Amino acid sequence: MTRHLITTAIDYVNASPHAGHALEKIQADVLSRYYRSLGDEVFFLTGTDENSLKNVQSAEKEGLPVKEFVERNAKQFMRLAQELNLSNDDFIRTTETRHTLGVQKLWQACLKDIYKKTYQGLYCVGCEEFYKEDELVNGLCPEHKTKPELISEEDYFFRLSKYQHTLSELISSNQLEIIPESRKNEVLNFINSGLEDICISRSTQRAHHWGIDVPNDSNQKVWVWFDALSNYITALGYATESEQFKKWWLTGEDLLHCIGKGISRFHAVYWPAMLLSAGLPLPKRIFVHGYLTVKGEKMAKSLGNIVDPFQLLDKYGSEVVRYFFIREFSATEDGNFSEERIQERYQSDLAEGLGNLLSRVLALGEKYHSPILLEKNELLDFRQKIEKQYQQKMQEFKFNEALASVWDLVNALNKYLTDKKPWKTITNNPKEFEEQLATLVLSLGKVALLIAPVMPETSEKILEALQLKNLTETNWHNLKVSLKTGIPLFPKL
RNA sequence: CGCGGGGUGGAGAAGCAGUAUCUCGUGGGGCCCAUAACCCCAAGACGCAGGUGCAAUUCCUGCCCCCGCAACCA
Repeated sequence: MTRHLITTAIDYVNASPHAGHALEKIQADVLSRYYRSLGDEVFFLTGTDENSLKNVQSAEKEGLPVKEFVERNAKQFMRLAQELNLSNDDFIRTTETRHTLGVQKLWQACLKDIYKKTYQGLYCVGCEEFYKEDELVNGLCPEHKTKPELISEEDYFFRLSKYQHTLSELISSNQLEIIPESRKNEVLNFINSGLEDICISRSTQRAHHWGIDVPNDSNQKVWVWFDALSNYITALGYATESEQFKKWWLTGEDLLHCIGKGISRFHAVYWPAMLLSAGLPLPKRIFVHGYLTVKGEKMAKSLGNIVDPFQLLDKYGSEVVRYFFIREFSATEDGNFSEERIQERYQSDLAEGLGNLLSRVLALGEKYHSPILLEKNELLDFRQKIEKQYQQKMQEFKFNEALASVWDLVNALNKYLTDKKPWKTITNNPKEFEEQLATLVLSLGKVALLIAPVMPETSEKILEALQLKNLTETNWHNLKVSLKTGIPLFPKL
């Protein structure tokens, strides 16, 4: 694969971003940067979901016009992308014209599978939601403790049931790959237990006039599935069949969605079905990550345990936050967040591990008053072994283990220093000293390259300090570098 | 019989059939280039009960506990 479209889920803008949003964005960015580092082409897309009724409700609660409310919150998500130092190529907002037009076009492309039907359900006016009978508590809305009304409404439905067999085939055969395996099984279970058609519109009134009109029916608004999921193609220019859309979607080699475990069903079932109906290519891979928890519990407003990513970024900076989120958690499992762990990781891995190692190397280099010839690398075999592990782990979406491998190298270099004692060879045996330092510089340069997808700025700083910046790795050999001490990479807290 | 994830030293995590690993913390030693950093050694753990195997933390069964999700609420 040489051309990757990488997407994140688009976020609801009914509240400010939390740390969980940041986790997904960082993972997707790491993937994007990783593939670019291999020389592949990448289009990295992220954005916001602004048409949902939740936004209308939240806006009303704050007494703001919906448009203004959505605008304000969307800016927070854009700011988050910036502060996380994401390398996204675009940012789609579902209130943009390119999206609206694309959604309507997709709807029309699926017309043969869309029909009108009367839906009858128990509707709570307070929640503005339908409830199923067994969701009620003593026949009352669990939220408002009121009796829901039985109402009926004529809505549009999508013939999801028709695609049950095809979807099951595509997923079991990995033509549509779902990572990890456990999520794939979950989705297959769901599909094989029988798919029902889904409702894809709601009355304009119930939608509070917010959202995208169903083509040729202004009494109905497009409901979440067609609206939100389609962002992946509308952003690329589906509405106008742009060159970009052709390049990345129609003839894309890798279409990879990064999403949270809560929405795997929609991405692995509804979305491919819509695309099948419209005769468009399907995504190739869906990568499902876990959630951040706090003390073992889900992050939730009601529990008051929301972690604010902006605070973390202010305090620790994007490099450290990125490193922590990638190193600390297994990407596909839930991860228990705590700020103490950030500090522990910072202290041991970054300050006393990598940062101190660079200091040691630079200080020794500076003591040796002439440039060091990068000729010998005594740790070449080990370094290659590490790189192999790293590549494998990255391909398997085990980012934390990939970093662990890199730190095996960091630790080995610290040990190498302790064992070889270059501060002695510098006087006894200058030639040996130079070889030892060359080993260290070349290996540390490798470390810098390997961490680049996760910590792009740190990587640059290290390469610069080692005077290897802007050189391809193959040109490192037989280079002469003059090292100088600088400011610590990660000062102690 | 709804579905899924999980229970590993004091804390947080890896591992998932064959001397149980890492980070922090604790105790001891070494080094002295370095961000009082680095290196080495030590104490300390596989929820419970059965089963299969030469061998189980790892596979199977049952139980207990924790956490999510249960279909128009992404």
